[in-house]
Amino acid sequence: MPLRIFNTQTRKKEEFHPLKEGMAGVYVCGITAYDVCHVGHARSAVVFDVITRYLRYRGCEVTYVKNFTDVDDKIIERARREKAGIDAIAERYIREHDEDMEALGVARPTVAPRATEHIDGMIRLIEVLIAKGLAYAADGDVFYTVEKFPEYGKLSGRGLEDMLAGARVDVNEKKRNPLDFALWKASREGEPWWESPWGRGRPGWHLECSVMSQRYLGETFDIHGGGEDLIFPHHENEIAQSEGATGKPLARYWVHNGFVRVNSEKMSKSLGNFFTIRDILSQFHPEVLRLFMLQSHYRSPVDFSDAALSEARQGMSRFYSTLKTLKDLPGPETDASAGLAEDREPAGQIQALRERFLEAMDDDFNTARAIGHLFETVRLINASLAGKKRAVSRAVLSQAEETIREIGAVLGLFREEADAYLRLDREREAAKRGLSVERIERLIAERRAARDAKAWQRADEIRKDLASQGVILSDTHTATTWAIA
RNA sequence: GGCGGCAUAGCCAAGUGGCUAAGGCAGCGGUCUGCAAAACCGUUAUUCCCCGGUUCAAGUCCGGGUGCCGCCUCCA
Repeated sequence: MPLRIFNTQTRKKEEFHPLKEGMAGVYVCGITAYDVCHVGHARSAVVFDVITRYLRYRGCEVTYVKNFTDVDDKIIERARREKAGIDAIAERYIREHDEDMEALGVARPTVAPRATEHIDGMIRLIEVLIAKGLAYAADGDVFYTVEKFPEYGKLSGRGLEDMLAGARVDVNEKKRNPLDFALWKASREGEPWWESPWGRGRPGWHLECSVMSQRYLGETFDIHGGGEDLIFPHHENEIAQSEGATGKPLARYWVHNGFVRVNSEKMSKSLGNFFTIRDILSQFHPEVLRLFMLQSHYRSPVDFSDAALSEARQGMSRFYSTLKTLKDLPGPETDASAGLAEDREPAGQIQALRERFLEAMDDDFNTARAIGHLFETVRLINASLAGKKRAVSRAVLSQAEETIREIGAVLGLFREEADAYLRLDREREAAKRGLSVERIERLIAERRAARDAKAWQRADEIRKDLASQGVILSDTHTATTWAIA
């Protein structure tokens, strides 16, 4: 079964056949380094992290390029406001970005190039475009002449006339057509600049991706990705630049992730309705955030809220509880259930997990379905452990654990030891509610004494008291454990 | 105004025309338990937004309507 990917350009799912068998070149547009990253950036990062991990899981050797835009109006503005250099600003937010990604468990790209390291390449590309009549210099600026590229609009599915009709484009006297976009901008007083054939200036935003993708992945590569807001104009302009210069297709599959919303509105800097990755990771384990996102398909919007994250947290607890149970199981040598006839059906279903995972992921990276299969497997495992009727051999169970971990690695989940996860979760939640772990444990000790004395009334009083604060106790033969609801 | 997307149970959500419409959360009943929790079992969509059409067969395809969202300006 081949992998099928939804291609924005054709609006269809297409079979994925990389340019070179067993290899894949992936380019994803990264951030502009002018501020800390929010949950929207996290989603894009997690989506493409899972995509590259899955391609690798399927045996593909992936070169994953994700760029940093380190020169741009917003960085310049911030630098001016803080009376700092743009490189200091960019450096700071690139470092913070890297820390956030590390915390989210996002694997590092193969190459993370920066725009300012590729100014020479950009100037060369502009020269090619001018030579081909696709660009023109005007008073220190250089513009791409959109009318000369007949395929302009093919990615976003619009024609030049359509776009002019809506015309919310800034009026610029120097442009021949209002839709022409800047390849090079003359630098004004106090702005960073590089020498160029058109005078001192700085690159336009779209140019860097054309140059860097070609530099690291070649003229044509396999997958180009980013948030869906980049389809137009950013990716459309990249196509115009790259294909205009080389005459060859830029990317073979265009992949765009949906937005994170807050109250049904796009989470964005300009609306001010954003949560930074740091904010959220101080409240929830990174895998909770990942599960929340991966339970929806990557192209759908997801509505972000505290309640939604709490639900995802419940899900993670369910997974880790089962993983803990499996880990605590005695070894297969003490197994009396091996070879039982009843073993076959549930065992078969548990063993089919890997197959179902592949099937779901091969269908345009359907992580939501894949996670559904994980939950189903968890239920089967728990059922086999709970009842004697559905007993499954230990060998099958430990194999299931291995498969769950293996699949988790592709999704970036279950990276923790179960005990450690559950303990950390408990402590984090207790802290959120301002509960003292010391006091809880003191009450548990008191309750144990009461139980030993069969003073059930006092024991239940303590249980109720703690429960009212969200602390749930559970008694086993040997001890009492606690968790936060 | 132009272009595009979405609408599935109380909530989140998958669903590639064809057996009983995944899964999670919440709820209810039960098993287990001194009482609980977890776990398990059962239960919760005979209008899959509305109207029409194609088909032996439609949540799934086509047309129209309603509602929400996105892009067209920096944006993951």
